Amino acid sequence: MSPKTLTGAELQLDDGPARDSELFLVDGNNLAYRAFFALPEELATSEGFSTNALLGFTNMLFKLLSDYRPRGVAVAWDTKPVHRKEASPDYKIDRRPMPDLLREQFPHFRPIVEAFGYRNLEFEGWEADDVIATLATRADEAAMKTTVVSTDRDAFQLVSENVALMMTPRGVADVHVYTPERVFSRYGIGPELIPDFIGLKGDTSDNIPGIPGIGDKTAGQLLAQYGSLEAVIEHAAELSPARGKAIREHADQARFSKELATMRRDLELDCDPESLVLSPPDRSQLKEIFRRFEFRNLLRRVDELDAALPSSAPVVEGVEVLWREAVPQAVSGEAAIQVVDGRFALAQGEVLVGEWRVDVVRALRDAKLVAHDAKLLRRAAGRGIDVADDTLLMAYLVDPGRPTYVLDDLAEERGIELKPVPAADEETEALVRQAAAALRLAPPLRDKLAERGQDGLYREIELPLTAVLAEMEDVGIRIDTYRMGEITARLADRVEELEARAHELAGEEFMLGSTQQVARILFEKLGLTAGRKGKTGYSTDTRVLRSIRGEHSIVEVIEEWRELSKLLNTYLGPLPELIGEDGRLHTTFNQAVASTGRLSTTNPNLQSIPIRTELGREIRSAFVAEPGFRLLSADYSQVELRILAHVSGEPKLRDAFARGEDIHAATASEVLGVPRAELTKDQRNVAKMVNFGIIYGISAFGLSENLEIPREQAQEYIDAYLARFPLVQDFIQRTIEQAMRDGYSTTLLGRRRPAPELRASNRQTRGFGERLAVNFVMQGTAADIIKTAMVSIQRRLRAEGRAARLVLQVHDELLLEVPEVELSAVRELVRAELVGAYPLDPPLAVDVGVGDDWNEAKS
DNA sequence: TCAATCACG
DNA sequence: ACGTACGTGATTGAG
Repeated sequence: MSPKTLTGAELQLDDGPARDSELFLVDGNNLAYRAFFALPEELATSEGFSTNALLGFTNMLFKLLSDYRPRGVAVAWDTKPVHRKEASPDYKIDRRPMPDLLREQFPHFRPIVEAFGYRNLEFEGWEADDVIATLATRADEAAMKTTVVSTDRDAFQLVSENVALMMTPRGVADVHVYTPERVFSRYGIGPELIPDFIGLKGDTSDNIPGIPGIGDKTAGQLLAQYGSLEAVIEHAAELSPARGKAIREHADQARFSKELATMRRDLELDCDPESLVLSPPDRSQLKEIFRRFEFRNLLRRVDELDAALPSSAPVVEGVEVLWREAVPQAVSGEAAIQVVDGRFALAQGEVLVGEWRVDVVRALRDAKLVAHDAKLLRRAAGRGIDVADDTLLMAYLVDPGRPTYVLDDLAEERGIELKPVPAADEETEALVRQAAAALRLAPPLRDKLAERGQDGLYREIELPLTAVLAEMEDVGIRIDTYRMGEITARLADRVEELEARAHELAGEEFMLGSTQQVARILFEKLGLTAGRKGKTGYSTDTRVLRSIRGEHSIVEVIEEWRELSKLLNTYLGPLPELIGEDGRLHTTFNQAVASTGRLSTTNPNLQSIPIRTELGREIRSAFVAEPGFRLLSADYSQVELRILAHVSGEPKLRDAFARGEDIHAATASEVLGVPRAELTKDQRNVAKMVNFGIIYGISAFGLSENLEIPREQAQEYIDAYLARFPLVQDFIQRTIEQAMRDGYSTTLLGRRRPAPELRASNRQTRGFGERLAVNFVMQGTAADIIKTAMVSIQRRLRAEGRAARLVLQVHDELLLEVPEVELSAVRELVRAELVGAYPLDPPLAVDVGVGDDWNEAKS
């Protein structure tokens, strides 16, 4: 690597991406050389044996275990000794022979690797970097978080969403970790263009010639502009005469260099990255080695390694012996895994029952795994894990109205009796019992879904969605904390002002946050007009306040205080606290909460980020894209009304959509009998509210409340609507009748929601049931559709090798973070998958926007 | 723990 | 003569 000046951006590089790496792949020869040249040759034992390379190398191996706690570390070695390279036709021929002082140390590297419990890898005829490239590619495909340790610039091409590159720019002391974004910000191109980059620029340390006069900057620029080496050569004529000439003259050279720089990723190695699990370090062996080479510091620190190991072996008596090799082979049928707080229990039949280490769980490849919350298992044990069934999702699809899906409850309800598990402690007992419960719950739930024809919904949508959501949670969304801080400071001051002003106007101090105290001040002390009342007294909500705004100046103060303190307490205050070390916010998607099939998010709830007010949009603009990326927001236009048009078959509604009309205006014109050109804003708003009402399950009272009009008038609007859209009326009636008959209502994709309220004797309850049944068809179908799209979008992004990623779902909107170079392709991909998720008539429609922040992407 | 309020779709 | 718009989650004060 050329020693280059560090830019500000690079100084901020940290090892974040390596933190959660499951696997480290180390280029042994590269690290040995690196250590040898970085440390002084004077480092030697008292007998004069040089140990500089060994020490640097060992320090790095030590660091990997103690700092990163990986599941596996493998060190790959060249099989042909590097100093015999002269015989090879390889271009990298005139590499200098290995210095004697390094050669002396060479036989000792492999034993050190073994003492750490790491794996040495040698494959006859292959160089270390090609072995690493192949394994990194396999690990990537298995969604295994991997870090490649090498200083070879070629290795940049391996970087992907799952694979990071760790470099040691100065010696071996400090490390830089590269992600695709960081490769991008350094070179202006993505990892996939690195071979083209080296073809253009050459690599002096590997003796690969490039095109004269082209350095880092130019090479990156040219590739960003034209997209590939070939394209640069093709467009050579458009460049400056001198540069164009240089490129033309050295084109073949550059092509050859690119080929040299392209790592082989498809070697037929008999080695599965999953199998590179580390053994516990052999402490006595390590101590012996450290003593022999007089590594006093390391000797003192050997005990630290204990703390770095994954949790201990299984605790259930009698099965410990199975823990590493035996279990993965033994478990070949169906097995269930329960995970709680990072602890794993496994149950199979009645034989293998116990608590297991995460690495054992990950190695279970031959089993058909059942989980109760596959997303959680995927996040805890690695997203690549193959989950065959999820009892949580199955139970949710069977009965989406339950408040919780606790395994013990589900088992008990189905009369599944579990034998007591002999275990060391109560927690383990519970864990194991739950795993056993999941195992026994799976078959009847599967049968139930099959019987109801919900197999497709489950296997094609909900189950694959767990992997998509797991990744979205891991990825998170970037927050501009500076922008957030600015807004916070501004609002905090203003809130204090308002508080003081309110107290002054009230003539006493009171808690603005207490609705009861506010009611007392407004309606008792100041005698303002009281409105509706609830269980605890008169309401002081937004609408009440708005209606008495003119009566006293304190009202507006309270209104503003409400808005600001809400934003402050719900968003500006808490969100920065929840930002992870990666500078990003990681929400949790709940897939089994909403009875309509929608997702929900918690901790934080990123589905309720403000947008409706100016101040709210400012907060939204603090949700930003990583440098080199942009945010892409794609949202369905009027999905629920389109679904209504589809399921009702109402021609007027269908036609309005087909013609691409403003649906609320079209409704207003139809219902109120006003020509389109003469519609007022108010009239359109009435229609908009009526449309909402139809989706929600209309009632005259609800509409009158919302529009603040007399109930009679609301009833007239509803009657007029249903008269003008008779097929909608039919649909509503049909849906209710069917739900009364069947006891549930159904979406287009077969999701069901029970409607027991319809059989209640209480009229109010029945009315509620009717609205639920009708609303479910639209809200639930919309949920089915966007989930379908999420799964297919994720699949295509992966298949096309894109770095673009889904970051959020907000019911009818998807938010993606997309590298600039992928923007136009991904934009079309996302649009196509959203529109094509279901063949509606009228068809689905999607709006797409792009920006540096979320607010911009939506406008 | 509940009710009220309000952020989102 | 009732008393209702559909679905979420977070915060706050009251009891």
